Amino acid sequence: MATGRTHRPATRSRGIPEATVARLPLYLRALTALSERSVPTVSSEELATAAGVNSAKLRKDFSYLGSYGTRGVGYDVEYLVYQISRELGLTQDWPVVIVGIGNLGAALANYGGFASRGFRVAALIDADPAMAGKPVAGLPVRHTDELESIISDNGVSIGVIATPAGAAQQVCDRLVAAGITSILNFAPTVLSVPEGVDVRKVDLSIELQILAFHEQRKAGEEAGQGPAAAPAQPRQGTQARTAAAAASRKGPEGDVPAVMPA
Amino acid sequence: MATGRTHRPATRSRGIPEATVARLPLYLRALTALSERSVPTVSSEELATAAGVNSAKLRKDFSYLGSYGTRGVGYDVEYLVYQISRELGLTQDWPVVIVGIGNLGAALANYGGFASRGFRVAALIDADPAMAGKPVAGLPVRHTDELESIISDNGVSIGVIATPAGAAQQVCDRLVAAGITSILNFAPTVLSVPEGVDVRKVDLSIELQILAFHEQRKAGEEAGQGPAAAPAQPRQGTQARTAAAAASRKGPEGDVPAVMPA
DNA sequence: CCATCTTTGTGCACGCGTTCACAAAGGCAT
DNA sequence: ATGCCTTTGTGAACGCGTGCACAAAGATGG
Repeated sequence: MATGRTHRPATRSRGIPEATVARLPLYLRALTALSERSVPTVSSEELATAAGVNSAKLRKDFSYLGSYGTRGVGYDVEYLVYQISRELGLTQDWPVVIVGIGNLGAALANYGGFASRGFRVAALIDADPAMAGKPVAGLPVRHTDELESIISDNGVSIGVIATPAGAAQQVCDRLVAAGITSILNFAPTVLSVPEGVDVRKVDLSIELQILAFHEQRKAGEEAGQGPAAAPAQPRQGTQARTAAAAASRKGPEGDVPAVMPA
Repeated sequence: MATGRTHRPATRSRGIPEATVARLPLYLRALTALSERSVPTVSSEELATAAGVNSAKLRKDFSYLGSYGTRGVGYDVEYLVYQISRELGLTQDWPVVIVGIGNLGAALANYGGFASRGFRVAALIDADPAMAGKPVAGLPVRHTDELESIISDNGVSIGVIATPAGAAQQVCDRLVAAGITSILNFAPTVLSVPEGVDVRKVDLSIELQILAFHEQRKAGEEAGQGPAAAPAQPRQGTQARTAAAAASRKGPEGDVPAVMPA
């Protein structure tokens, strides 16, 4: 997972819990696959397996949307696809702008999963004048100067930020000023936005770090007993702690300046 | 957020809650920035703001690691960077393989955030023979045939899957068989893995769908009263529902195995 | 029409995560 | 030393999310 929603503590939107909303796309994907194979109905058990969740959870999730199942039979695939799509707002067309057409931006522009779900890439925007006009994924890259006009002309409300971290907040501010109210942020920075603007963050290196944590734990368990090479520094008393802190800078008990400069 | 951990319900690893582990990289990033500016100490309040979280949460998170602060003063930046890095396992080198060198795979290979956090791209692997040998991000792309040998020769335990959905499970199986125990999956599929293997999933289109949901809600509130253009199909009576369901298919009871063959 | 069987929808309990609020701890000035 | 001021660390309460387990609902066959 990448990380989550930024503000909006857990605003249960219209009674549908956030956790459920986050799973709806999962169900939708599984259902779409079934639909393509012309499967007419599916039980909560089967669908749950396909979506990788627990069947009780799935049933409870669906219960927030309404009573769309038939007891003794299951759920009608086509009907459920429609209901979930409508609930997620995918029955309408969402124009999207992608800002920052580096490797990642280009990958996003080429990503097929967008178009098939009601998202349309309205424009690709980059600050580099050399990029302007160059076609990426069939669209000419536009210069940042045009950002505001592109957004208002196309009625765009969703923006994707794929710039370097340094430029992200500035781009974000311009997007918001231009009327964007939902942002998907790939830059490794915390964006600050005014009330009413939703930000979701996807951070590639964070995901890897979380994996590393568990990986280290597995390796540690396997080898010794305790976690990792752990008991070395379990929880020091105050003075020892302070000493270690000092040591990490230079001291006699020299223990490495710690970690990367970057 | 992209979506989260797959199995392991909430295994509180060594007493550190999952939710806390997921935030540690966030703190680490903020601390690293402070470190670069040679800020010696930071209060929980300041750091929390920089990381985009609540200060009480941050203090509680740190309390799981130990008592690393000084009352009345705050936290020593360098020392904390070291402690968090160690906890996350970033003081060691993690070789990583990326499978599937399309747009996304290439973007990942070029992503600087990995190298600076202890992750080293050991190899780029693709099934297309035409890609073999072609340099991407300074590394020659290797063919899938070499997958097993690359992993064992380099002692790789973390794999990144950036293939199309159709190939993901197959690649996953080979990675696991070759000894990989942590997988970061970018393919839009539910991977099934044996016990002991961690999978984290990043799904670009799911993030957008969640944004669309909130966006729709905002638009709906603004315009009318109720949610979106909703009342159109609010919750039909049973017979109407069944009729719609029947219309969408054909046979009386045509069944089909349901769920995927794989 | 009745009995039986399947599967949904949900009441309930439990546990994790978040937040509040405050006592304890340390620094610093006098 | 002593007292004040700042900031941590955490006990406790609360709320959300999850999973169990079962009653209700509908289909199906006789």
